[in-house]
Amino acid sequence: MGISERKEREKEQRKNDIIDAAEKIFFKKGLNNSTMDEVAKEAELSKGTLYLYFKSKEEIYFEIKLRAINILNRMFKESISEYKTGFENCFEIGKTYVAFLNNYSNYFKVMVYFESTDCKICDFKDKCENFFKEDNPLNSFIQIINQGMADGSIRNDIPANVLAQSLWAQTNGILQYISTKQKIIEFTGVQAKDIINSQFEIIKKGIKNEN
Amino acid sequence: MGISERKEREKEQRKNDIIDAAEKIFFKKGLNNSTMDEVAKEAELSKGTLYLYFKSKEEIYFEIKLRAINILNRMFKESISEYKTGFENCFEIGKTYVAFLNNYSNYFKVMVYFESTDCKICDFKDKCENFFKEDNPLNSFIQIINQGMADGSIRNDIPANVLAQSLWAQTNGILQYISTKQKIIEFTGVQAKDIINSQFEIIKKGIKNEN
DNA sequence: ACTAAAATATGACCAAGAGTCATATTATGC
DNA sequence: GCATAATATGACTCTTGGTCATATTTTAGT
Repeated sequence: MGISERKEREKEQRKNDIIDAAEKIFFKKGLNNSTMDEVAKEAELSKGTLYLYFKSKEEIYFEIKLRAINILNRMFKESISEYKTGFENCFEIGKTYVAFLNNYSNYFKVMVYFESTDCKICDFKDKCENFFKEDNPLNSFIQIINQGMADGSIRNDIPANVLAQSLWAQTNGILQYISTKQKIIEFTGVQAKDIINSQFEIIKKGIKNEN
Repeated sequence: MGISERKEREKEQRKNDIIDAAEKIFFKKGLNNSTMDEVAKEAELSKGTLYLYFKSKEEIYFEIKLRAINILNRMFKESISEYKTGFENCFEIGKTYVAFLNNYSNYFKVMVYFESTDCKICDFKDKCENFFKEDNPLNSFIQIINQGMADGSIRNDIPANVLAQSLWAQTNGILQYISTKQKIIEFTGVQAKDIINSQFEIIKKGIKNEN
């Protein structure tokens, strides 16, 4: 028994090592400009071995996305406080998401990638599609909106599920814009943080309970 | 003289024919699953000829994005009315953007692609980066926000440039979410249109002038 | 300690497909 | 009609994701 457990651990460790190596390469050169040979070299393994642990290049990239989501979710959970209202926690989460973009922009880019690319043959689609049933940032956020509706700090004429997804999607949009449209932002002579603050301003007015 | 003009026209026409063919193929199978040989066959040309008119596969895809943006911009301009307030026009544009997603979802996907993918060697980067100086949907939208601040229907404590980009990015986020996260939306038991309406609700409260 | 079987690792190899280029065809202008 | 320029072709190259027969290492039974 002890042996098969150890094997399992080692296998997990090996997978992690490969993802570590892939991260280094992909973050430096971008997914499209990185080759599996480079990843193999970085991981000090042969290319064939990579395919013993992962089905495809894209699946490794997906594993990086999972890391990203876990980091973000952990940050979310650390940022909320039971002593604050749902309304306040909501903006703590917002600020935290912005911090995530600033501190982990590479991870953010990976997340964005999977929002918009047609995966070739997504054999790991199940992983993709079942993910939302689990503990993830969006679910953490929905809970906060529920809290805010329960404590009366957030308007409750829109279902929590709907409001949460709407805010979530909006915020994703803002962060994606900030991270990909620096040139435009610069050209229009404004600051990224102003755009973010502006969104917070709008949402503050937009979701506060007025009763 | 007449001849070189005609040649120019024919060249333009040929380019368009190629983009037409590429659209058919790319829309049906997605960019990654389409080959240049397929595009060439659809265009009734040899592959080499394609490269006489475009630098790369991705550049053709980019041309499709330009079409998308032009369609969207035309729709925006048709949807606004000088007899409406900026506030009202702002939501006309929002509704139009939603209609664009519904009627031209393929074009929308192409637009999203370029928001999030590291182009391999963007030889057409100039085109990319200079685009925002021209007549485009975002600029049309900025004008409407300006109108609304001038006519007093939209709050003016945030610079128009900032507010416009913020709203623009948010809305992109919502539409992207709707178009890529159907599964999640379904799972949470809500309707896409509810999420959209919710965003409009939030923004209405968020940007109206309260003086 | 020895050995057969299982698990893991290797890298030469394959296939697909983007992009090129010498050659061929067609159009232009004299 | 002919020389030159413009346009078109498709066989070819080269990169790279993914495979597989072979080799090495580990495990477990005797």
